Amino acid sequence: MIRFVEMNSYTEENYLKSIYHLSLSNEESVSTNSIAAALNTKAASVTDMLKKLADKKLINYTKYQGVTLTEEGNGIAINIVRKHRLWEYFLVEKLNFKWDEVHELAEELEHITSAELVDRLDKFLNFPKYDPHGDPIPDNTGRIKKHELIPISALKDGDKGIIMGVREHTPVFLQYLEKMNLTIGKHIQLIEVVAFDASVILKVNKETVSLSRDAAKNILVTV
Amino acid sequence: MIRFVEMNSYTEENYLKSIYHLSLSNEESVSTNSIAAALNTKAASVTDMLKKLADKKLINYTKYQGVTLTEEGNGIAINIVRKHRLWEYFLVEKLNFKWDEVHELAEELEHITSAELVDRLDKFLNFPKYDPHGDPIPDNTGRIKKHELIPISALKDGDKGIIMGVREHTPVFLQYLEKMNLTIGKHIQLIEVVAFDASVILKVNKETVSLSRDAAKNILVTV
DNA sequence: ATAATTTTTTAGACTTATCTAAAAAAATGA
DNA sequence: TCATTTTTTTAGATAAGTCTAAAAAATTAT
Ligand SMILES: [Mn+2]
Ligand SMILES: [Mn+2]
Ligand SMILES: [Mn+2]
Ligand SMILES: [Mn+2]
Repeated sequence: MIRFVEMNSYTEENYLKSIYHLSLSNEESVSTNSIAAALNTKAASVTDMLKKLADKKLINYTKYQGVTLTEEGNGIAINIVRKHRLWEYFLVEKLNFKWDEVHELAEELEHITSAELVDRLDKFLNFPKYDPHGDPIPDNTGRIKKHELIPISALKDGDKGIIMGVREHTPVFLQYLEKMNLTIGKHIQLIEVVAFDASVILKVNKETVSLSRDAAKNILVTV
Repeated sequence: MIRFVEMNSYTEENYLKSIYHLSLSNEESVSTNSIAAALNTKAASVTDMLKKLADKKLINYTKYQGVTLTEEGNGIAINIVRKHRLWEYFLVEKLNFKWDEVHELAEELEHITSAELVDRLDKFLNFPKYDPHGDPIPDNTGRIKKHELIPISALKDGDKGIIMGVREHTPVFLQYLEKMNLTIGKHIQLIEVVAFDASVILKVNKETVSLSRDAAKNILVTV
């Protein structure tokens, strides 16, 4: 007797992944409009897909109420995130891509289905814990090793920290950080929060750099 | 002024690849039915797609006449073959998959679009010339290094050869070869073609093995 | 040369994922 | 509370890719 593995389309996977990411920042249920914005599509399209995902019991959905992932939907989403981050790690560590070049590629690679492939890739890469942007890579049981990170904007004068992640993944931001030497692993010390515009002045490698509050909010450190 | 890159769907790519492979064995133009058989679809579906590919000038198509690839269609097909074989090589050499396990995975990976990724993968793998089944890997200009191979079934008593490829890529056949020690690089000598059923007896590693004519036709050697 | 068979194309339908425009529900606010 | 605004859903279309059944063309056999 053959057991059918529930297959989800590329598109369904992207919806689940978006709902997953949106839940992390929202805590509440995720709205139709926020999904539409994340996936660059229209609210009407989202509603259609939500009905389908609800039929498949991957999300909890009641009209006008927004959605949450079911246990199963969550598992699928985490698996896609795992693949995304492992491929990003591979691209940077083995193929020498830069950290600002890998996200789009991983958006495609994350949909390759074989679980065996992912696990072998994981082993080949030596079971990395974090991706090139500092985001945790779920293990093959879906467990995620979160670390407690705070944005530079929350530091006080004199506080030291090590850069461990970023909140914003656009190439333009990552390239900017690269140029400012503010990459993963760098030790920084906050010198001063400027009263005028809440921009910050900090030390990296003995150099003094200035960052807008907006940039500071998107760089995560351990203290 | 932005230059648009002609994008082809996953499905279109598979049609082009099939037409490419079928042209190699056919020499003549490729028939609707043969494409349908290769892609496990129906002739009516093939006709629909042929019209579309012809509109895009990727194939030469006149009703009832079969098709050939245009220069451009051929280039796209070869690029997919390049990706397929490079990924197969990666899976075997880096992730330790067996040669009978990689084809299906490569069927997915070959559709990842980035040319930059393929070239970096090629470099990472040290520009391999042949895939795990002995098939030549096109370089990034589309050039293919073909070697002159003949099937074991064409050898005469006493002829020696080195296994360089296979014509049949099904897991069951590859697993059988593995068990018989008839893998790429092995030196063999044909002892006798049995008159009764044209099966062959040959030596590999000092051992004597017997192969059906059908198997012998699907193993390729250099003499 | 005509009939029978095979191959290929057309016609019409279905599925998935998308869209715009309009209707309905929920939230906001005076 | 009742009107206005915002959010979400429904209705109806469209495009890609597939299918079955039927028609047309090409091939083969008598
Ligand atoms: Mn990413
Ligand atoms: Mn990342
Ligand atoms: Mn293959
Ligand atoms: Mn191969």
